[in-house]
Amino acid sequence: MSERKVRVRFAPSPTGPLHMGGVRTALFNYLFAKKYNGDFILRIEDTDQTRYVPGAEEYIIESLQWCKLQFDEGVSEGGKYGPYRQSERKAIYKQYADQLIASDNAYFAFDTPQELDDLRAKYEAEKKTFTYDSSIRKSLKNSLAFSKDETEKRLASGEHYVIRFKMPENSVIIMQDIIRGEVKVTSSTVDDKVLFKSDGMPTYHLANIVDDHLMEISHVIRGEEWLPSLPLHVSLYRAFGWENTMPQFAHLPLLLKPTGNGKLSKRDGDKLGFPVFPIYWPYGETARGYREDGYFNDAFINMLALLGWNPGTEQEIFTLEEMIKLFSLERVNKSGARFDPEKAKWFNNQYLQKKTNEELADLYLPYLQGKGINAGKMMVAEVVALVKERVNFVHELWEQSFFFFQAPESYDENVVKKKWKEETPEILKNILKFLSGISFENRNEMEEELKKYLETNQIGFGQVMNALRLTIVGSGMGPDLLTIMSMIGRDETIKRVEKGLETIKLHQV
RNA sequence: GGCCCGUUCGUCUAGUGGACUAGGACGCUAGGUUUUCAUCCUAGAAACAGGGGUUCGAUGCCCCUACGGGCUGCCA
Repeated sequence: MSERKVRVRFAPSPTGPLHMGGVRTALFNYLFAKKYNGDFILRIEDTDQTRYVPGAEEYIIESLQWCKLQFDEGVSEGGKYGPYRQSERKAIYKQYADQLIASDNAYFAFDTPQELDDLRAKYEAEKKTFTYDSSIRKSLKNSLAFSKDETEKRLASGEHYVIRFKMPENSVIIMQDIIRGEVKVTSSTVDDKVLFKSDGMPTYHLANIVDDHLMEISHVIRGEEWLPSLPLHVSLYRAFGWENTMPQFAHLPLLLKPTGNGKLSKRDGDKLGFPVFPIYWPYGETARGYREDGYFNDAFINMLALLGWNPGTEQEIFTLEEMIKLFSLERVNKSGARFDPEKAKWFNNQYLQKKTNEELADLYLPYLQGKGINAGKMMVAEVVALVKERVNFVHELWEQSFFFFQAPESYDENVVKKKWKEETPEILKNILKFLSGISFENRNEMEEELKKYLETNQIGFGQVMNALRLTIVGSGMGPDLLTIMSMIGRDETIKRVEKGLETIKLHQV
C-alpha cells in the first residue's frame, strides 16, 4: 500500500460565480483530505484568458470561507508548491509540451480555428462528426503530415501553432475510478486534444496533469463531466512516464435540476425560486446566494453532503467534524442527484431549532432594528422562544412575531368573516372593562380571572378568544393569546382591542 | 450521431445473493393535541425501468432493450 500523503485540490476556473455543485465538489475534497490528515489545496485554473471574470476568484474564496472549508495551500494561503494560479505558472508548461514532442507523444498543428470550424461544419452537413484523431491527422496541417523542413520553416516564420497530443492508436485504456470501478475505453475513440494553445497557454488537459504531478496530488476528486477525458489524462501520465505516481481518480455524480431534465444550471434558481450559488454574486447579471437567503452555512454544507453521499445510517444531521470522520469515497453514489429545494429548507429548519433563544435573538435583533424596532435582547429571546418552531429562517421570525412589537395594520378578511359575529362588539366592550381591572403580570393568573369572568357571564371561551386574537394579532395565527397579551401589556392590549372595535365595525358597514 | 456513465417511493437515499411484508428522511394525505394558526404526535398512500440469463434463491451478478445524464472546443 502506498504511504503517500493525501493531497487533494479543488481547481475551479474563475469564469463566474461558483455554483453549489462546485461547492459540493470542494466539500468532498475537503472531507476526504481531512479524514486522512491530508492537504486541501486551492488551485485557480485560469488558463483561458478570454473567459476570465474579475471578482470570480475572490468570490470563490469567500464562498468557501463562508462554508468553513479551510485550505491548507492556495492562492491566499501560499505553500511550497506554488504559485497556485495557473496563469502565474505559464513558464512551466511549455517545457512539458516540448518533452512530449521530443518523445513523439505530441505534435505541432498549424490548422487555424477557422479551418477546423469549416471542417466541423462540413462534417455536420453530412451528419458526421469531425474528430481530430489518428484516422485523419496525417491529412491535416501538422508536423506529422509535413516534412521536418516544412515544420521547421513554419515554426521559424512565426506561424501560429498548437501542440496536440498524439493519442495512442488501437489500445484499450483501462482505468480505475474509486467510485465507478473499472472503466475501459478504446484509445481510437479519443481525439488528439490540444495541449498547448497558440496564445502560449496550456489547455486544462496539460496544465492539470503537470500541476497535479508537480504538486504531488494523490487523489483527483472532480465532477462526472470529466470522466470522458480520463483516458486522455491517463494517457498523458503514461506519456510523461509518471504512471507510478499518478493520482487516484474519483468522479462525482452530477447535481441535477429539481424538475425537468439536465444538470443544475444558473437559470434554474430564478425559475424555481431558490439560490444556485452559495453567496450573492454582485457583478453583471447578479445572482442570489444561500447566505443572503438566510441559510446557515452548516445547514447548507450538511444538505450538500447528503446529495450523493451518506454514511449508511439513518442520521441526517452532521457537524463538519462528524462528516470528516464518516466520509468515504466508496460511499458516494454513482448516479446523479436531483436537488430538492424543499429539503434544503428542512435542513435549515433543523439547524435553526437547535440554536438557543439567545443565539437566535442575536440574529434577529439586527433585522428588527432594520424595521425601526428597538427591543431588548431578553424580550426578543422570549419572543423567539414562542415562535421559533414555526419558522425555517431567521427572517421568517418577523411574520410570526411582528405583533409582539407593533399593532396589526390590517385584519384578515377570512377570520373577520368567520369569527366576527353580530354580538362580538358587545362582548369585547365588556371584556375591555374586565381587562382594565386585572393584572397583566402573570399569564396563568390572567387565565384564572378570565375563566371566572366568562363563567359568571355565561360566555364561551372560543366565542371571545378568536375575536380578541383578531384585534391583537390581526389574524387567526400566533402563539397563546394570553401570553401575547401579558407580554405587550395592558395598555397596548386595550389600545388594540379598541382600535379593532372601531376598524372592524367599519369594515362591516 | 459517436463515446462514456448511470437507473430502488414524486425527491434524497438504505440495501453489497436468503434477515425484504424493500427501511429512513423530505414532501403529500388523514386523524389527534392546540380557544386560533403553526409546531408536535399517530397513521396512510408511495419504488426495485423492462426482458432474458446465472443461481436452490435475485433489488444486489451477467447480457440486451428502454430511459436518464455527461462529453464530443486553441472552455474548464
